[in-house]
Amino acid sequence: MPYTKEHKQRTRQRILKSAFELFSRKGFDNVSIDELMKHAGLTRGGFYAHFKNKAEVYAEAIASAVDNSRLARMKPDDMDDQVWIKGLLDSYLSQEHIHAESQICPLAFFATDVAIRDSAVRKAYAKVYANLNKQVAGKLAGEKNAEEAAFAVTAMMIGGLAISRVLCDGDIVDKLLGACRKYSWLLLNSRSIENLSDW
Amino acid sequence: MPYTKEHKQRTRQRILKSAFELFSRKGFDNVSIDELMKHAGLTRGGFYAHFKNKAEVYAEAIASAVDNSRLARMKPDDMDDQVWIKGLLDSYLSQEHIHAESQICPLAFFATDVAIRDSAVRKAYAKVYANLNKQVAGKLAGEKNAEEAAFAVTAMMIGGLAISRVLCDGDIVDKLLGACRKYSWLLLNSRSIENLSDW
DNA sequence: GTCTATAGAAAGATAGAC
DNA sequence: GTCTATCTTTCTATAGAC
Repeated sequence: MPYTKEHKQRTRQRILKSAFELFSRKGFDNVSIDELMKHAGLTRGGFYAHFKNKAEVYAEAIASAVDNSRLARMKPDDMDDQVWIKGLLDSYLSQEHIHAESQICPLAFFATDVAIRDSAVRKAYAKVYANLNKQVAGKLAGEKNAEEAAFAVTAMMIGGLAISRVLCDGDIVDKLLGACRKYSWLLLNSRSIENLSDW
Repeated sequence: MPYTKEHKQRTRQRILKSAFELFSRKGFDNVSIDELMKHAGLTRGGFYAHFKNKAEVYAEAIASAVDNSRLARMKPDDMDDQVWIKGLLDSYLSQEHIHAESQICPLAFFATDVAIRDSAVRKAYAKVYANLNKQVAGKLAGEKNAEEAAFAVTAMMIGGLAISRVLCDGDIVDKLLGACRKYSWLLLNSRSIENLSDW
């Protein structure tokens, strides 16, 4: 047997990494399987030994993001929650994230692209999204409405980043990212917000 | 002259409306010109009498959203600012908006799709975005940091709606939309937030 | 201005060699 | 498992009739 299971797994991971990078930059339809495989150092035909079709590799690329995320990297359990969240916001809502080639958040980069795909793809997205919310809400454990606040904060993070990618004007992007960092932080820390909740 | 200028303008508007609806549902690459024109009650070839190419109709469809938006519809100048913003949030962050066929916000539905297009398309998007921010900030006139708060709120609105479109689970969508409505409203109304701004 | 017909290019997926 | 070759479909854009 000339090819071992480990070899196949490594190849598969190479394809997935390649897929994630290309899809996040160009969207589902503007990445051909030829391009995808070349980027991974392989050729077209070999693709189908690993994936049923293009939609499958797309879904798996999104799912794999959980393991390779900014979140996963900075998860020492002894780290102070406040420090962790501040670090996440600064890293997530940054110009660097917009132009990065890896460690990209698919929730922001794939959002509208995923909305028009089949349910397998959308479920992969939903799973990554649930994970992010859980992480953020977990850092608010004990707070009233931790889950609700997490929904609001992650929506602002994802929305802010997605819009920043579109805008060409760097000054506006800086303002937008700064505003999102500031107000997400405030939302997460303002106990007084609960007192204002009168609707 | 068998075709008047008015006739051409009406046809053009029909194509634009058709384009906006289809692009918002299916994305740039999954709408063919054939489909677009059929949806407008015309045939393929006539398209090029109105638009240079597909990218142009896409940019113009986004730009045209300013005139047909939820924003534009509810803009009586004598309306109370609080009432106006509350109405905007309720209408924008709703299940109805997700499944609507018109009056859709391209900022949420086109976000990642626009990010990978050329600068003409992105400028059209940026213009609609600037308009929304201006409207929201305008309702906060006199407040300190009105512009900054508007950036944060619109990011949450756009992000919340974009994510909601992806998720299949209606209960989670309800929670997400509800959280975004609640916390955007709080951000817009909490003067005390400025006192907490210690970073 | 709008139609039909078609040229030309691109990409998803399969077949079969090694 | 990976390669090259190819079938097939789809789509943008143009040409030319009315």
